[in-house]
Amino acid sequence: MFLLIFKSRLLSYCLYKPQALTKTPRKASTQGTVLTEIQYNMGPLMTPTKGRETGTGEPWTPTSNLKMLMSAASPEIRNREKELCMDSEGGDDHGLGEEGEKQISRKEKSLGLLCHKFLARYPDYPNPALNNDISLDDVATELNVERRRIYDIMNVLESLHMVSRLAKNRYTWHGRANLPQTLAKLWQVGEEHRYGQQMQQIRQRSLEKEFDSDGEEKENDEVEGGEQGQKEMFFVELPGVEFKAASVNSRKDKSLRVMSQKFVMLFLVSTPRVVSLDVAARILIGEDQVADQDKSKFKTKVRRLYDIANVLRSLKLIEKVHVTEEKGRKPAFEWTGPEDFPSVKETTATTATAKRKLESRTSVDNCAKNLFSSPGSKRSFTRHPSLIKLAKSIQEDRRKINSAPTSPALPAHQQKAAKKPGAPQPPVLTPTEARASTVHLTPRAQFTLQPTGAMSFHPAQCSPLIPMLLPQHQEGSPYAIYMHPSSLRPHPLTRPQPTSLAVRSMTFEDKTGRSPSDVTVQGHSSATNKLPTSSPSALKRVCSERTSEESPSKAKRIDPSTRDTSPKLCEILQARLKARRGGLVSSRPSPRALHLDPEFVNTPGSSVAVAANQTLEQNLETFLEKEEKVATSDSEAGLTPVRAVPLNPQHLHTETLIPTGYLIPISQQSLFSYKDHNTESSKAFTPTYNIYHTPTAGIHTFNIFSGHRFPSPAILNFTLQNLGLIPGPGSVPTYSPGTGHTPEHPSSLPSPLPPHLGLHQRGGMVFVKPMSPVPVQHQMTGPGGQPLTLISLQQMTTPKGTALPQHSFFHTPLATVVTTSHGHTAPAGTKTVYIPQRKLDVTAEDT
DNA sequence: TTTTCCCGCCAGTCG
DNA sequence: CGACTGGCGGGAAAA
Repeated sequence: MFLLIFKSRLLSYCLYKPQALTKTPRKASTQGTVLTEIQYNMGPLMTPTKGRETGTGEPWTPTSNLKMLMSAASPEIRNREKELCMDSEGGDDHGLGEEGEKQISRKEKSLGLLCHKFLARYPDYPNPALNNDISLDDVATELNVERRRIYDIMNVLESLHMVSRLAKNRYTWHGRANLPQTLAKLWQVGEEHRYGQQMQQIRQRSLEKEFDSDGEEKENDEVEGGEQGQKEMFFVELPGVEFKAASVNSRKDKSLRVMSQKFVMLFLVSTPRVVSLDVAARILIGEDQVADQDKSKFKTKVRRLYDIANVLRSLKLIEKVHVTEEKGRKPAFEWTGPEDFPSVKETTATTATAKRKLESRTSVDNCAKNLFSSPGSKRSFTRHPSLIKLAKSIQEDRRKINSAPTSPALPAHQQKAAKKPGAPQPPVLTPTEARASTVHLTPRAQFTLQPTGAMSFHPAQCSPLIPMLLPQHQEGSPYAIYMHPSSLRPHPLTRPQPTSLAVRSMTFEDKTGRSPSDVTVQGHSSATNKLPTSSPSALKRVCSERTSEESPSKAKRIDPSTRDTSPKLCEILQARLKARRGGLVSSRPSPRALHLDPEFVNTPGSSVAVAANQTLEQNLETFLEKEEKVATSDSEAGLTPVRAVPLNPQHLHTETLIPTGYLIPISQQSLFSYKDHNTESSKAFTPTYNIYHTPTAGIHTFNIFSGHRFPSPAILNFTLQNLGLIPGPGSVPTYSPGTGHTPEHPSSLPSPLPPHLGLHQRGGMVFVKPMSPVPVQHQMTGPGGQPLTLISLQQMTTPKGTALPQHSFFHTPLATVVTTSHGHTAPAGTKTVYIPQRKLDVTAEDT
């Protein structure tokens, strides 16, 4: 047997990396390698370490190889996997090995499973008092795996700051304590890098390619290129969790870590929180356009993404799904982690600043380190204590800012208004802003503190959302639809009550509308790409008629391109920031705002209090308290109790363009008036649907509900259906209900979210996104809350003129469907919107 | 087939 | 140096 194995190994070895062999230096090493190989078979590992030897069973014994072979031969035995326990195969392999019993199907050796085992060893929230050291040797030994694999896991965990390296061979376990901050940060950085736009572009491009014979528009991305240039890889750090061992970190790329962070960023910035593998790979590769040719590179990247995805999956942050498109289904992953990580607007600013400094070489921020400059030059990063200080000071500032009295809901708008004198009314959101506003924290859940975050935090939180109730389909489970605050006027009376708040945040990210022309033309890309901001604004404009001021010349047109040149963008952004700050300055200090310390993180309650809008907060809190019980129960049931928030119709009027809205399943009780049973809607068993809209252009408007009044259910349903509703049972991730972290359960996510909000409901809730803001605007919504027409329908139907082919929506029977559209908005005047829609559904797949 | 992704060679670092 | 790390990609199991 051995012999056999040996031979095969050898053979493979020979085949291995031809190029390597060719290299001169390699040759010599080759020999060595062969030897190694032999050794390997004999039992010793690659990296003999004490741990190994002492280690219990040697995985690498010939037997194991044998096992593998056998397993291959007789697959039947497998299926035992699934044990999350860390047991590592019981002891040593010998006993088992022989039988063949052990077959180790590939699955049993999967990184994901290994990660599970690993995670099982540590609590989600470690007790600081205890020793949280992790010894790689021990872990490798106990889990009975080769070290190499542990590195893979550690690298991604490190990227999430769930562990940090202390020294060689030693890591410290942080668990999920820092996760909220990390996510906030990553989101922020992701925004800065405009990953949302990039993704959009890529998607669009691929789409175009499909349809367009031409195939290449490469140019488009000058913008990207330019930007890209700058887009270096960063390893984002949290202030509290810096590297402990400088030596350790200093070197190298750490690409897996960076890649992992970037990957996560993609989820955080994309609106439907679904990222397809190929898109991710392209973005990660860097310059994508050229990427096409580089198959191998792409392949490698994908492999790595799978590695990362496997650990993220075991962390329950993402889950595998498939996106079905015209072409067929593509592997993708959906974010199932917390949605409400503290948003850090301010932080953003901070980060940006820091980054800039970095670039200028002035200083390095501790938040993000630049590992390499894009093109390849690498930067060594060092961390300066001074940076920390800097960060702190910034935070302080932010804190001040945060304290500003402005009502939570308002700030963004106000700011905007300030900036743009011309059109105060229609707020134009920068993507960032949009995001921020979009991000909802649940009152309880919120972690609090993000360093900066207050701003985004409060507004988003409660008030902004306006819940709407939908008639239920069948069983009458009601849904609430939340409108995005942004769409609402600043003062909506939204009651704090909304209680359940946001479930999913919607944002519209990137590029909103592109005109078809733009698409074709290279120009578009640049504009679009460059300005992340612009797009949202564009969207806005479209929605509200007021666009004119934005682009005076093209008032009606939504062309992003006009607007922004990068420089301009910068200016704008800066201005905004300033405005923001200034505006907010008065606000009250939030205690925690700046600290990232884990401790803070965990305290949800306080953070809430911090929120700017006291009233709202108070209400919320009260509400929450009351609700808590209910919520809990509901959550279990899978329903989210939502309270209807009374809206004033008046507020809604035109503005209604809600960029985003969602539907949340409401508990029956809350339904009261609205419930009606509509069977007609499709559906499946699951009461809820998720609707995603494409980020891109924001295409469908959801203006449907302007007031709390609903359009007739029938209409609604119809619309929804058309929009692409899909019944989405959705897998529901489980979250632990309490805000607090429960240290105990490793597996459960401590969700910051209140149970009702929890993702778990995701399956049940409908997430509606406005696809295109544009058309709807004016007429649609009557101030009175009249039902609006759904433009989306139209849009969907109007494919023809467009150069872009339109795609039909799909429903997925069970799963969530995501509709993506990259639409282009036509000139406002026309109202025609071209929205080629493409997207389809995401099916949840494996568990 | 395609999608996943395990395995482990080997190179760069570090102690 | 030897031990750690971890990039990388062959190629095979799984879908």
